[in-house]
Amino acid sequence: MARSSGSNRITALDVAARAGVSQPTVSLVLSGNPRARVAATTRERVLEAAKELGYEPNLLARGLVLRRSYAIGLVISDVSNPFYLDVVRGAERVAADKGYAVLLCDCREITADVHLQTLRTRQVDGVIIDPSGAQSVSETLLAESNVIVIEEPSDRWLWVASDAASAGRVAAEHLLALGHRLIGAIGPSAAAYGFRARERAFVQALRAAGVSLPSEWLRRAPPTVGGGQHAMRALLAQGSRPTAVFCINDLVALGALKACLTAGVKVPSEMSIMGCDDIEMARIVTPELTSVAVPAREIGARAARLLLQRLEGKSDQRAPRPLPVRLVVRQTTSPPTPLPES
Amino acid sequence: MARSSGSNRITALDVAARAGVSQPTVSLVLSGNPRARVAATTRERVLEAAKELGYEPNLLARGLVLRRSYAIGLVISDVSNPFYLDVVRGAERVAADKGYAVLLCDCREITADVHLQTLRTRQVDGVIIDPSGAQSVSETLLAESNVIVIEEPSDRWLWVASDAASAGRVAAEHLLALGHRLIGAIGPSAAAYGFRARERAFVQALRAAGVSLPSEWLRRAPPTVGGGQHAMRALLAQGSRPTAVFCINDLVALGALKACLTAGVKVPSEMSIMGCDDIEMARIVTPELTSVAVPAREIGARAARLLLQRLEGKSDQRAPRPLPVRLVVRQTTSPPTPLPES
DNA sequence: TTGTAAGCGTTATCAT
DNA sequence: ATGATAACGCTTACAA
Repeated sequence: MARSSGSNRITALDVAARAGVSQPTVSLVLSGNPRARVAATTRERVLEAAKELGYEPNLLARGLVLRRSYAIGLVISDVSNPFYLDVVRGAERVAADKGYAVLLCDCREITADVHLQTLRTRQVDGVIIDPSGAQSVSETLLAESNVIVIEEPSDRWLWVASDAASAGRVAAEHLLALGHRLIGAIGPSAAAYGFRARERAFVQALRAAGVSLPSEWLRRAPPTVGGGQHAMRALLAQGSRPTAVFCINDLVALGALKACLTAGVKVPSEMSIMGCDDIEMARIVTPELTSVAVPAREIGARAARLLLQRLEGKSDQRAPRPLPVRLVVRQTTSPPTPLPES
Repeated sequence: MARSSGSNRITALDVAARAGVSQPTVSLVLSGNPRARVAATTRERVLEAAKELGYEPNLLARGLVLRRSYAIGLVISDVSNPFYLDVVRGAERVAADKGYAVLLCDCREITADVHLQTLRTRQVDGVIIDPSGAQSVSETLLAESNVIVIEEPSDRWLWVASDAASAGRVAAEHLLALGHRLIGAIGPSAAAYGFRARERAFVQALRAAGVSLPSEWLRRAPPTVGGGQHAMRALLAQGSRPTAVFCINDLVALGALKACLTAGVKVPSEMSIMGCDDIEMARIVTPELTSVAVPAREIGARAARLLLQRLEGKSDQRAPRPLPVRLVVRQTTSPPTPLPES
């Protein structure tokens, strides 16, 4: 009597017993193996038995023999940034469609290395990681081959990223077109994160127009609301101030906006503010935030597709290309108000 | 020669070979089993061999024999709601500390049932689910025993929730104390979600003070920014309007605020707005949102702790108690401005 | 076409 | 104190 062997869970063996076939036959039928040549009548019996018993395959067991878990890891420095949350959604969707689970790892309280270690013991088939994680694990990545880095292009790894240079340039051009010449910027210190290209392109575009960005108007701050708020406060406390600032992302811009409104500085008439990413909140604050839209979900989706393709062996050899960004003009930018003394 | 059998990954067998012991001994040493009585010298050798080889145990294999995956599922209707994101963080933290992984499932594109099904095949040891998921899977939950429902108390399941009744009452008392008598509310239709208690307590507290909430000032809307925006627009378009509204959560309140500012209705002087949850954005919009703080992270953390306790067998039999909430007065509420004609 | 046998990398139950 | 040996539930040759 090989009926459910003491345990409660229904296994392929139970199905086999009920269908009157051997266990491997059940596996053959249910695994959807294309070259599984089983008689139509047996297949029928197996499927019926499986349904009647409510059979659910055990992915752990399958993973053990196939030497893969059909799960991928997503290592993100800070999921409370809505931009990355959208990346996660995009990746999750693609993964789910292909039968992969996603293990989400937030690095605010546990380092990327530790997460990667855990993911390895869980036998994840691959990992998608953001710039901050990517730089903190370095060489380990080379060993673990199936890694896709988002928003940080490099020929040392596979990547999916938006066109950061365009983002910076487009922002600069917008402010210049409005007539601004006194321009500042807020972003994290250059070494960190993948924001360098945005900032560099921004500064270059200004310079190309004969506008320089004095160092006292280039404020360093963490890429968060608090960081933006703090930086803008410092900027306002200075003797001279710009008529516009470009913030490295929308969170910073939201913070900068808050600081201005709190200090009674009118936006945009006294201070124009631009963000980058175009998160949902950009449309919800008042005045609405001018930003550069970055296709977060698409980035996540592509990263997942690229990763899964590699896992399936069909590695697409086309050269990677950055995803286009788009200026979104709203209410926090306008022409500068002429200074009284000018 | 039992050296790494063709594959690349280092197994306990490899470690055993190197340490000159049997494979089960390696397992005994490394699994941290308290009653593993191995000689100090062998233990030493095994640990050293494991480190030298960079051995990483295979959790899939372990899960197969232990009949558990050391992973839990988190089924959330909409992770882009910052409140639930904090719940996730709380749960994730606790889970990680105990060596459990978290499988995050967002129900916006895949239903809770499907997610639950997937989670089962992945052998998750338990699931934390939110109200909207809980009501959509019903009886399946009873079968799958290890489920904790958040924000939806019931004696049909284990739960962790905030004190929704207090939240509603506190909100009402605040508006009443400011002198409001013409009061409205915005929330999802009663059948859905776990917001019922908040709203009921709010209405009851008003009634206890002799204030009624006319049905045309009780607007139904999805619990999102868009929902709040739409509902407030409709409210403003009516002939008569309240001087204050209570929104079922902060997203709705953010939308309502946006609608008022867009329509030129001054907040709080012409319209007081209250939210609930106290998400980070409440402090970032201008004017800052008055809200009722709900301990989201703590809810997530407790849910995870409760779940893991059950999994470890030590089921805490204390009656569950709702977590306290706290009024947070900011800038969107003030005494009503007397109407011109009164 | 289907059943038999082997093995994935662990843990657990025995002997020794 | 340690080493065989047998699971765990599945997939995949290889026989029949």
